[in-house]
Formats: sequence, structure tokens, C-alpha cells
Amino acid sequence: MPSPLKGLRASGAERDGVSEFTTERLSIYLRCLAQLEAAGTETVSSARLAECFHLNSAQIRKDLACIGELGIRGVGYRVASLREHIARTLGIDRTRPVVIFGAGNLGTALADHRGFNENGFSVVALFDDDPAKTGTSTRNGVAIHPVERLREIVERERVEIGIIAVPASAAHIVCDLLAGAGIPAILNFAPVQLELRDGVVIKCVDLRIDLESLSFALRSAGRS
Amino acid sequence: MPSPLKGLRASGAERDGVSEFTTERLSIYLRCLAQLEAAGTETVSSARLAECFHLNSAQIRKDLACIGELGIRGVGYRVASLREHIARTLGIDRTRPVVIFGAGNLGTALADHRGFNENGFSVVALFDDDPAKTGTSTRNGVAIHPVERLREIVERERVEIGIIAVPASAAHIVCDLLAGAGIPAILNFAPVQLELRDGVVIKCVDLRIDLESLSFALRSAGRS
DNA sequence: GCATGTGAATGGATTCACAGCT
DNA sequence: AGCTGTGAATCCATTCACATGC
Repeated sequence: MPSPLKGLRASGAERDGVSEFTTERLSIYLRCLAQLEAAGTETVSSARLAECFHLNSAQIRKDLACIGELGIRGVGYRVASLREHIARTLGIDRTRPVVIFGAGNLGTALADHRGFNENGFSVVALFDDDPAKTGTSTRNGVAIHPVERLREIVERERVEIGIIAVPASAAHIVCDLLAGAGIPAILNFAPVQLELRDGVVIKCVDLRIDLESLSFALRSAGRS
Repeated sequence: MPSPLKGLRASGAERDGVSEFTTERLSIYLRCLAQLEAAGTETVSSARLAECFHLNSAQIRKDLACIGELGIRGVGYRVASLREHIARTLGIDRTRPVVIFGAGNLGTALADHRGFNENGFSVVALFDDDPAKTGTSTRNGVAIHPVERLREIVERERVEIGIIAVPASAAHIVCDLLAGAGIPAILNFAPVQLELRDGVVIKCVDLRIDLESLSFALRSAGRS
């Protein structure tokens, strides 16, 4: 069984021979390629990309070879077409609607977050069970709905990604709700281990763990 | 060179033979042990812990063996003392002051975030260069200061951890400011590759990458 | 008997090094 | 000459399996 550690990995998802590590690096390359393209660069070599990220150039070539033969020997990679190809591979060549459950500090911040509302993603609704919040909307105009409207909105907007931004105690129930409404991918910010389910990909982001990891590094560096 | 991928890893920090993977799992065990202790459980076996996280029990024993011989053969681990030991190892047996740079949606949400204000961490100040924000404070009362006060507050409060919650374009400068003020550990939420520096541990959280990874999983599962 | 701690085996990710194309 | 794509080698995390101690 692959370790469900670190927030990575989950159930059911095929990866077509592309590991999670490679996928995450593809995202990074994509961002860099967008910058290069904006700067008018036409081609780039794996060695040049490697410098930017302190990575080995062979790794970059392997990662890119995973998703097709894209380079030209003696030349490098064509920036524009590589960027497009990666975007297509990651499935962000069109816009996926996202809903967020939990309209607390974190949920509303994420709803208005730039990175969640451009280039492939768009937050279409927030949900919360607090009647004082429902009916209102965030600074950027994302509406907060009551739980009952979840299924309707998910179906109407064809929502594929749900974000859990509720306290730990409510996370399991919310996960059931999202999965029950037919959402196939979930990003979980609650500090709990959600159980895997068939046909639903779950990825966890655990900010406490990141902080604790820094704390550990301080301690072992004798800085503490 | 260790890969600075995925937000993990960074410069200079010794890890005493404890890998980043192990460290992150220790955080998870810690949380589980706290629950077991609250429930009055006295001892727990690696097999029992393994069930909770869909991990292999040998892995848990190896992780725990890394930080000392803590188990009792034939019995298991004493919940209370193991919890304390892990907390000490992670350096969260005392409270570390944290500052956040960037008082936008994300920065203020993090400042008020529960997980950042209990059991070892406390957000003591926000900083922003927008004069309209400085002088005010968050819902939970974390004050927003102008940049000029950074060094003074870092020294007075002995701040050890800085969080970057500004747009990508400002991240490098802010990183310089934090490092310059003597902060030895940085958690970066901006989507940029910060350059490594001696004596500063940097960890990145890149929420876009997490979303894109979900998108990829959807696409490969044929769900898209 | 039961559960830890750990050497050995496995599996996967990274790096090396070079053949092959432009 | 320059740079990709890739088998071989290496490194590291995970898992197995068992000797060791309670």
C-alpha cells in the first residue's frame, strides 16, 4: 500500500505511470515556463530549467519524458508548446469549478485566493452551517450558501473539486457530504486522517505539520 | 544535493538522522497520542497506531526508534511519556513566537488560525506595507505593524519563525527582510522558489500545486 | 505469548553517464 | 558541438521477518 502520508496520495486515482513527485514538479515547471514565455524566450534546455530549482537536469528530462517526447536533441524544449502540453496533462487547460466547505477565516481566504481563481480553477461557492454567514458573500463576491444547497449547486455547476476548511471535528461529516454530492476530488485542510473511499481522490494540507517540521529543524540545528 | 521539491527541505538544517518524512509522521503520531491520552488509554502498540493511518507497523517502530528506545517489548508504548517525548523532539514543548508578513486574506486567516496559536506556537504580530492596514488588528486581536517595526519586535519577542503571505512579486524582498531581522525559520506561502541561505530553514507551502495535483488525478482517472 | 527493535530485502526516486539525434 | 532520452547505478524510504526482551 502506498503511504497516505504527508497529505499526498489517496485512493482510486490512476496516475498513468506519473508519480506524485513528478506531478508536483510539473506544476513547478509550468509556472517557470509561463514566465519564460512571457519574457519571449522560445526554447529552454533541461540544464537551464534545472538551475532555477536546484534540481538535477536528468530529473527534469525524465519528468518530461513521462508525458511524451517533447524535446529536440541539440536544441532543448520549445517553451510555448511545452507549457501547453503540461497544462493539458495537468488538466488545467480548461476551468474547473471548486466549492469550499467552511466559511471561517481560512475558507473565505481561500475563496478569494488568487491562485484558486485563475488558470484552471474558479471558486464558485462557499458552504457553511452557520445561518449568520449564509446569504452573505466574501469580499470578492463568492456567495456563502447553506448546506442544503450543496447537491444542487454541485450538479448545476458540475463541480469537481471540494475543499474542506472546517474544524477537525466536522471534517468527516463534511467529507461524506462532498463525496455524497458526487464530488470526485477533495482537498482537506482539517487536521484529521480521512478514510479513503473508492472513486474519490483526497489530498491533505496540514499546516500544523509544516510548522512543527520547522520547529524540529530549529531544534536540531541547535538554534532553539 | 537534496531536492528542494514539494516545499520540503531547505538549507542548513541538521536533521540528526531523522528524515523529513519521519518528522512529518511524528507530528501525526503526536496528534493521535494526544487523543489517546485524553481518552485515558495508557499504552498503545505500533500495530494499533498503524491501523489509524494505514501505515505499516514496522515503519512506526522505525520512526520511533529514531528518537530513542521508547517502547516496551511485549507491551507497546506508554502513551503519555511517548507523547511528551515526541513533543520535546519536535521542539514544541514550549511556545515559539511567530510573525506573519502580509496582512491580506491569507495572512490574516493564518494569524487567527487555531493550529498556529496553540500547543507550541503563537502568532505575535502581522506586518504589512499598506498604511491602511497598519495600526489595525485581526478579529482575534493580532496587531498589524508597519515594516519598520519588524526588527524591533523580532528581537523583543525572540521570534524564531516567520511566515511569508505576500504576493509572489514581493516574496524575495520579504524573505530578505525576515532573514535580515535574524529569523532562522521561514514558512513560505508565495508561489516562488526562494533561494537557499545558510542558517535559514525555508519550507514552502504551495496551494496551487496541491490543486493542480488533484486536477491531474481527475484527468488520469478519466473523471475529467 | 506478545510486541519492540533492527538487519536484510524490496521498491521507488534520483543521479550518472552515454548513445543517439539535430 | 549541444542536448535529449534512457539504461545502469545509486540512494533512500518502506516492508519483511526474526532475534530479543518483557
